[in-house]
Amino acid sequence: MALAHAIMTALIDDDLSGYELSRDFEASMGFFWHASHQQIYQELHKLAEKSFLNNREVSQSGKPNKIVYGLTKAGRDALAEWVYDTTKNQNAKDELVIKLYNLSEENASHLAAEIDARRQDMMQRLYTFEKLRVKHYNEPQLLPTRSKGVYLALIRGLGQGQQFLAWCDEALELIATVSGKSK
Amino acid sequence: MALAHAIMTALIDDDLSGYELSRDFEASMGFFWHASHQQIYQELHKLAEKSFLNNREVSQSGKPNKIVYGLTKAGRDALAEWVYDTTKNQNAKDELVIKLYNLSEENASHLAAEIDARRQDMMQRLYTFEKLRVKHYNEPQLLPTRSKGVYLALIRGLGQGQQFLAWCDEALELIATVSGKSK
DNA sequence: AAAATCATGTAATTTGTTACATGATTAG
DNA sequence: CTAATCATGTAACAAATTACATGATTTT
Repeated sequence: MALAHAIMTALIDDDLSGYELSRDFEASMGFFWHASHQQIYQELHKLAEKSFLNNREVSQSGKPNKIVYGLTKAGRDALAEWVYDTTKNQNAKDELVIKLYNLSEENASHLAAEIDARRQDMMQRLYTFEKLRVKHYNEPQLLPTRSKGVYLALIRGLGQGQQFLAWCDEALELIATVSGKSK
Repeated sequence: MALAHAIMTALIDDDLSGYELSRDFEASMGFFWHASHQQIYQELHKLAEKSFLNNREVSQSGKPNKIVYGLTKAGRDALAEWVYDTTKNQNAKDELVIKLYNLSEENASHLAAEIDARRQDMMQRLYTFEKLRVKHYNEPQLLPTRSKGVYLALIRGLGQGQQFLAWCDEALELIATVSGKSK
């Protein structure tokens, strides 16, 4: 049931269409939640049926019309209640690390390449997040309450990301010591 | 398909029963993968059917018999190949952070309590992992190749965990500045 | 003309969770 | 005698992924 609440959370400040959601979702909450557009569209329908969301069609010039969703009072209430539910998932699933348990002379260079690729993705993402932090969240104590929460999410992502970069460097260094038989 | 490979990875060195797997899994690879016993039993059956695993019943005195699974040659080969597949999921799903986006005067103390609880779980886990690192992985350069990979997984977990603890401290501090109306 | 982006969806399949079920043994 | 641990499973349901589908517009 958590995707529903993640979506509603994304709609607290702005009304968004499914397309916009699936685009922005990844950019803003991507560190903590991922969902495909198919999932998002289906969840939006369900939430609208429960009348946690309302929707209206917006015509756009030059682009197809979009269906924009917004939180209803009932949706806001449900979201506020949900915060008190017991939290379950700190759902860790990282294939790459499992692959590392299988490190060998043969696959070392492949794994190094995979780590390097992910390292670069992370650099990209961190750059965006860091800009955001500097611009809007430089004095966390002075922020309004809810923004403090958003700030904490932001630095959670940044911290995780920086830690990941440091780990990548160490990993690449150690893997380099594995006598790589070129395959 | 990744659970299958996580299970096979856990069986590289030791033959284990489903029960042992679901117990040890959490302890060793829990940072990177979680699976319930129901899932594990089902996956074991599937893997045995594909003959990636073999199994034998072991009688135990005083305890019910257990069915112990081991990797076959075919299983080892499939695992080795899988390492070259493109990696997808760095499946991040963290409800607690999503909840933080909903921080308010009212729920601040609840969220602080949740963070504190998770902080303590992590301390516990880190303690175990740190002992392991000191005992067996103090000189990573000298390890045999595969152990280097295991070491990298280990320090990935440790690094993540330590970063999490630091974040918890910062989060608790900031949330404390939210004027908590007692609810 | 082809490729990319905008925009929304359905269907089939695979994964994962929750609930239920059984039965023995050991520790308090 | 009660709870906990050992040990293995089935069934129903929810969530997520993959594949397929459509059609307009904008950029190369």
